[in-house]
Amino acid sequence: MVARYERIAAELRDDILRGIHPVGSTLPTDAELAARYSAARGTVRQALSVLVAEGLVGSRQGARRIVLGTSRSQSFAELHSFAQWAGVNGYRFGGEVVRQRRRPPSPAEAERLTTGEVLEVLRLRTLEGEPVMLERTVYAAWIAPAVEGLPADCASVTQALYESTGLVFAYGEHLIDAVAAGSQDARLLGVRRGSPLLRQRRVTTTQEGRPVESSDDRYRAGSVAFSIRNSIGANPLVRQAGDLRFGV
Amino acid sequence: MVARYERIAAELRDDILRGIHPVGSTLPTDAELAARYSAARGTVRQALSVLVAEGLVGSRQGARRIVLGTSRSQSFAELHSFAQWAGVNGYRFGGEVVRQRRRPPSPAEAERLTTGEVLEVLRLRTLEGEPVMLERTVYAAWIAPAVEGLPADCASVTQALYESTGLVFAYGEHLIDAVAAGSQDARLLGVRRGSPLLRQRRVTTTQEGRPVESSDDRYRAGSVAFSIRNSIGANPLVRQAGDLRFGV
DNA sequence: TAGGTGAACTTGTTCAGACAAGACCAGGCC
DNA sequence: GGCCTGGTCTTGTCTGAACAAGTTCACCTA
Repeated sequence: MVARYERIAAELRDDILRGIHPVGSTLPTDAELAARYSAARGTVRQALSVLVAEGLVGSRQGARRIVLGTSRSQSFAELHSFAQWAGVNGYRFGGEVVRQRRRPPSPAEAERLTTGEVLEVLRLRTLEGEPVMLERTVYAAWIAPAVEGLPADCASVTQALYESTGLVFAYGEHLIDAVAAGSQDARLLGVRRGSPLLRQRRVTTTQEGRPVESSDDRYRAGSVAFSIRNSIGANPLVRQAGDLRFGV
Repeated sequence: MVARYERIAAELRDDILRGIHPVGSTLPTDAELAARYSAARGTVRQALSVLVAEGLVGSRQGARRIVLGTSRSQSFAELHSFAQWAGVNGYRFGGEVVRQRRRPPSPAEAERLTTGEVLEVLRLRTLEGEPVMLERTVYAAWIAPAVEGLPADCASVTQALYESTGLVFAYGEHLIDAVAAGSQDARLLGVRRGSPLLRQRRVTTTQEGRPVESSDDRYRAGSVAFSIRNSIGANPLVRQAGDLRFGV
């Protein structure tokens, strides 16, 4: 059973996407929407807060709500799962395990991923037949057996783990920066050594806060970009300084 | 007057940051918090939703809320303003206008930034004395005079514009990817041509949805990274495919 | 005409209560 | 011991109401 406010949000989103509420126009007031959907004002406001968080609608006290745009930010699942993102956007995609081995965790990993031997996997991801991303993932010991049971060309690891173990990747922290391609990067992605790559490092946990994996993903430049849409007040992004000692 | 739920959120955030609620522990229930703060359960829930959005607290129906971490995502203002971000994090920073000129808008800009001659500004930003970012900004015609009135070494353009015109940058869309340094990039940032840069393209609008500026910022690799912290359900980030025609 | 005033409107915040849905735990059963 | 079950606890959803705070616009005045 989907919540009432989610259905209302979905209807309003459809209306915006189909141009019934064009960009720049004002939305109906809380009171009008409450009457139209026979819902309490609080429920309508909850629905609208979803659209505000998605960046579709702008809102300030006293003034009517305004339609800001028609491209919406998408779900965390898509941020986390390459396959899910690619599938939703209609791309043909693939994946292949290049190397996989167990090893004892480094001190930093022991801290992040708890105890036991970790599983290190190197995967090459393709989009429309072209290699676009190199994924170096370290899985926590407790999930390693399930990962080892997957086929080498498993397209969606997230999906496969959900089906085999019911595991849901719930929370994540992501660091995004640019690096030069190393020789392994260059060989597998088919670019020159030193060419720019977009790097996303992430740590993912379950709903209970238990760490699942830590990963270093490198995208070929020009193949993929990250997009963030946000408004004052609602904003999960921060710039972080790296190592400031240049010219080493 | 700060809202009640914001004060409650601030108190809880402090408690988490100071270790009164350690990472991994459960928070008090809605009912307990409502009693402690003499507030309605709805108000307490609104406060908690702030912490959930910041990624500090995890929440699922039926189970007690869990403390996920202690580093919180920061504000949109900091995402938008280099100076604000740097100041908050205690860095010495500077900025200098390298070139500035008016010119007619390109067709694409005319669409995004409305009518009139636009103002193109090239700024070099420094952190701890080192050049770290090159900012190519195009301002809409209506704000251009205020920008031209700023000193060439103005450290915080956002702050200066707020003080002189009351303008608040409210909404933004950001695209993040990696590119190779061009010759101008390389010369001004002090890196070799072709070295990796982290690029952030953005379009900013006012609270009414009026476009203010469009910008292409390039960060020296290793100097700055973007960090995103998110949870399933609340997530403003999306990966976007760029041009997939490789090997031209 | 330019500018200020105020009423009407709209969104933001808070309250108290009710029910639904999922998680958790203890106790019973095989 | 291992597994199932049901009661209890906690969070999620929804309602209806009231007031606060900011915006907008028509109207009035200098």
